[in-house]
Amino acid sequence: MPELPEVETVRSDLERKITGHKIKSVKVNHLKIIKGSVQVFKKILAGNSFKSVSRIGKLLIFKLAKGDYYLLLHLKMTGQLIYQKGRAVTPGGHSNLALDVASLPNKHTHVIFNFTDGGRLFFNDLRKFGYLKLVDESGKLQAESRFGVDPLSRAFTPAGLKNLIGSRRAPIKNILLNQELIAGIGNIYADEACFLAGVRPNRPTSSLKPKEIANLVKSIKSVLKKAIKYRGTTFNNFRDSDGHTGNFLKFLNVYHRAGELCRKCKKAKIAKIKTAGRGTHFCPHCQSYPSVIPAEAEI
DNA sequence: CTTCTTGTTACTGA
DNA sequence: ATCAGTAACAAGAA
Repeated sequence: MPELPEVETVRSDLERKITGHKIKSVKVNHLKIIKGSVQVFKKILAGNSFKSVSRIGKLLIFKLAKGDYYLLLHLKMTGQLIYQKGRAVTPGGHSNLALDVASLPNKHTHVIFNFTDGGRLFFNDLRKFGYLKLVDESGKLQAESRFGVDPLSRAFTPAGLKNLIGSRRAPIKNILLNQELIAGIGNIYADEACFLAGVRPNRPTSSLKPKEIANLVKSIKSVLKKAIKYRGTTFNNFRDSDGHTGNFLKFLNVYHRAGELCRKCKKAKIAKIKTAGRGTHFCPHCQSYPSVIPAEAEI
């Protein structure tokens, strides 16, 4: 499930690997993955190159060198962007190389960028929720305008989060997952940040104390930074641009640990409920919930 | 077999 | 108008 750290890992890799490489052709195996005209898509990209790779929230933005064009690319839940160097011998010995780059394309490969130097960029997506869309500058600005504050930016402060919460009464997790408010947090890091802050994800925002809001901001920044450092979290599907898994899994405190012992208090078992329509994990001992609010039923 | 998984959007209803 | 909850999307894993 690519969230901000996973998308950022792919972005920084690709910026280094493919910018300036001339695209020879683009092969589209699954038409629905391309939003808009596939014919125009191929025509604009052939002979062009990527000038830069940026990101807003979980959305990748490739700026094209020629013309007023940007390629918007969303990995959604199972999208992968894998780069294969031209005529390079695949070096062995990587313990976390869970995807055989040499075997690409595979049955989940929907788009292939062929570079003139023989390199190839594969867009794979098991569930076909991801998309690629060519837009002009105004389309890019429009897309960007839908996203809220970058949680790693200096603009994301306790006062800023309090302002975003406003008069909302939904669980705090809903706010953290709302891309129009904060851009890039998904289910994994929402749960992990709430754990680090000692706040239950299903706490109504109105019940949060200033200290807890400040802790959340600090926790969000720290967990995202650390996850970027370890190149993201892989459960099943996420791979970086080399086909490697992320290395953050071992640092997860609550996500995907339902029924297991809390690593902090070593007393309580991690509970799992449904909040914001998503599986939600927390330690009943370490994450506070005011007694005046009736608890939600556990799954 | 059924249930659950998630990022995003469309829809529904308060 | 605003806000929150849920179904839908696809293709699995458990």
